[in-house]
Amino acid sequence: MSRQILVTSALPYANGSIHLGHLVEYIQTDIWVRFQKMRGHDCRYMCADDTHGTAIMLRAEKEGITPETLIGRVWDEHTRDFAGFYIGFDHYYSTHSDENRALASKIYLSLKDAGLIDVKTIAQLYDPVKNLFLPDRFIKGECPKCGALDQYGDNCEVCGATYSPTELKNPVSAVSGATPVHKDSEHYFFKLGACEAFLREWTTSGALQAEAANKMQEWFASGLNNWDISRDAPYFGFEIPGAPGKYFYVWLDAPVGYMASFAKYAADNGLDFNAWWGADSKTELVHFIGKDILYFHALFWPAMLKNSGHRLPTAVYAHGFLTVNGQKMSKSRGTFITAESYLAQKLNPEWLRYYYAAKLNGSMEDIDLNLDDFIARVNSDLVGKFINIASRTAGFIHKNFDGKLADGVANIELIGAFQAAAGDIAAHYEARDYGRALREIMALADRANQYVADEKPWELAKKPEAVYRLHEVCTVALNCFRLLTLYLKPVLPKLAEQVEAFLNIAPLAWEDSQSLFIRHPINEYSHLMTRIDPKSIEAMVDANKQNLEPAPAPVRHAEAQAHGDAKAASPSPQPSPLKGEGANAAADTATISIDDFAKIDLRIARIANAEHVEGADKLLRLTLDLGDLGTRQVFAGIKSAYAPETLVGRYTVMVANLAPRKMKFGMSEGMVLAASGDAPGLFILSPDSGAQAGMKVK
RNA sequence: GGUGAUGUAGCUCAGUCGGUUAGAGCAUCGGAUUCAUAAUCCGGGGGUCGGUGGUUCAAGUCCACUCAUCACCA
Repeated sequence: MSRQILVTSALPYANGSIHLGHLVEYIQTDIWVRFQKMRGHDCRYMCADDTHGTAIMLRAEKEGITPETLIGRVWDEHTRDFAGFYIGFDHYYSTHSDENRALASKIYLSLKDAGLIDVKTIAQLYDPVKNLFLPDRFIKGECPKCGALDQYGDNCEVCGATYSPTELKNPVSAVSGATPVHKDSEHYFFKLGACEAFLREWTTSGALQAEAANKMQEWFASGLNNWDISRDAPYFGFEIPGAPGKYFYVWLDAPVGYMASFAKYAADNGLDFNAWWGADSKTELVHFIGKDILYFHALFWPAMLKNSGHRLPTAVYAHGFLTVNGQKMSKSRGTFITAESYLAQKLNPEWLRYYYAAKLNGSMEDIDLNLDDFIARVNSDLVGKFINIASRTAGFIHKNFDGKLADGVANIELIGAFQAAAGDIAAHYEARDYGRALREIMALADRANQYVADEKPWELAKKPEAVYRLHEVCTVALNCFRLLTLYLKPVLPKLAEQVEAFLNIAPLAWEDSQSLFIRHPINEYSHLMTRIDPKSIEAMVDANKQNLEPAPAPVRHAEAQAHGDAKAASPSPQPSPLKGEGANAAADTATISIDDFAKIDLRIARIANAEHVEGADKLLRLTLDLGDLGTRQVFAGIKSAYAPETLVGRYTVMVANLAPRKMKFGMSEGMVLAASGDAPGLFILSPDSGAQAGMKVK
């Protein structure tokens, strides 16, 4: 029986690029959707950009453009990146749409009618220069517990204390640098606490993974707080009906974006919206999300749906985060890899799809992208095992049989085993245990290669009397190959397309797994997939290292505001960008703290030697004397401006604690400082006379 | 600090209700093979299942404690 399934992935925030961490979710979802479609189900995949909030507003302002222009540009980038990885949305919309405004307002009014909206006056920190209420992450100051400097408004990264931003000592607005003042404002609250009984029941009804349901119990145990769903102007978002100057908090209208995306799609495609979203809808509604936003999707969202006359999610599937080489993604290590940079290196997106699929198991555990393992795994499984089966047998079909498969095969035991696996593999896909599915598929690929090795078609080809057997063996092998392609198709849609063209067949559906592939003309084989060149992986990591400076890290809704009974998350698709380097960029601060500056160890260096580097156009090799700290070798890109001999004996300034970098010509153990502008010319710094080698610059 | 998870071969991971000698892929070593864009096949080596203690006829699996790592704490 055909199922009707509406599937969503979390909406990426329109304030940053898609990176490899995001892609875990979109690839996971896309595989599931493609699988359902292959099974003949009516499955629709909806998503959209999440476009509202203070962060978007401030970013647009900083760039000197309107928020609409900003989110339009980001939408283009996001859809381009997703298309590059073959994420097959049926519709990709924006939360800044008429449909979303209408639906968010309607849901709000339903909640209000149900008596679930409260209005309360609260005091918040306010930026008197920007005339703006400040979200927690846009306030910095000293931790009230330990006194650590430069901490955010919600918690201290030094001692781990959590507090309200009004408790911070010496608070500063990260937006303007002004000292915030306390100011009262009316806020609208959704009475989540009133929904507790319903939520307790729903969260244990089977819609959540066991581990997620567990997590819910913790939240119930600590009590459900009411949810602040309003923000004061100026704010980029939707104004609350009947509340001038008050806007929906971005997290209120973000999940409604799933609905709005579908509403637009339904209108364009003649679908009945209510059949999918009405309270008695018979369809399935499946949300794929990261574990960080479980709170929103397992509490607020179902409570909103329930109390506004809509159907509830059938399932909310949370996945873990991505680590790269066992560690959080890091800009300085070059492992904060954008989708764009991956594609720019001409890396095949299906390599990543395959690798992620091999690691995914339907749980909330983090998965690791180990780059060496990635190369080995893809090369071995995909090219060595799978593609190789076609590559090693198709030639015989062309050379000896005019490109046509045998009329039948005497022994179909092997093919039968392949066909029999369809049920198990399907069950694993359905359960999102792609790793297990792929293990089974690769075990089959091994059997196919063993079969070819046993039958030795290359020997049969030398014996005229074995010609019939040869035809049969290659036909069996290509049957295996076709079935492997079918089983891998949710993961490798593009490759499957190429194989369908090569085998000269209609697009493979799951039920085709039970048919025999004989008596059929196929096209000449041309290679279907190349191996990963480790050099391109290195190049990608390097490119992401150099990418450090301007791009603000993607931060999702960096504007949780804490005040007493209403604390909201500031979730991100990856935890990493919120902490450390990413967080600063989030607020787009023009200033850094003294602590930030102190991290850079600037030293006076005497240029003990300078020489040309053979084979380098721009570099000079400098030997720098740092007094007690010894000498360093540094490659500096200053050849165009200085002859080596003019440098020897001069004093300059270097960054002494820069991580050593391996360059083509050797290790570079630091960096000398030089000034340059748009015009040609390069000017290294010199200290005033009297400075000694090794002195600290501060 | 609280809560939850994870820890199994050099690497990435399986291991179902406690039940023979703990598995796979990659890597490595030896052999075979040449159809295949060095891709395949056969075989070998490699493990104190983080640690300690307990329950049991039997523990990677259950319990307690402990160490390490990670996440979440609205």
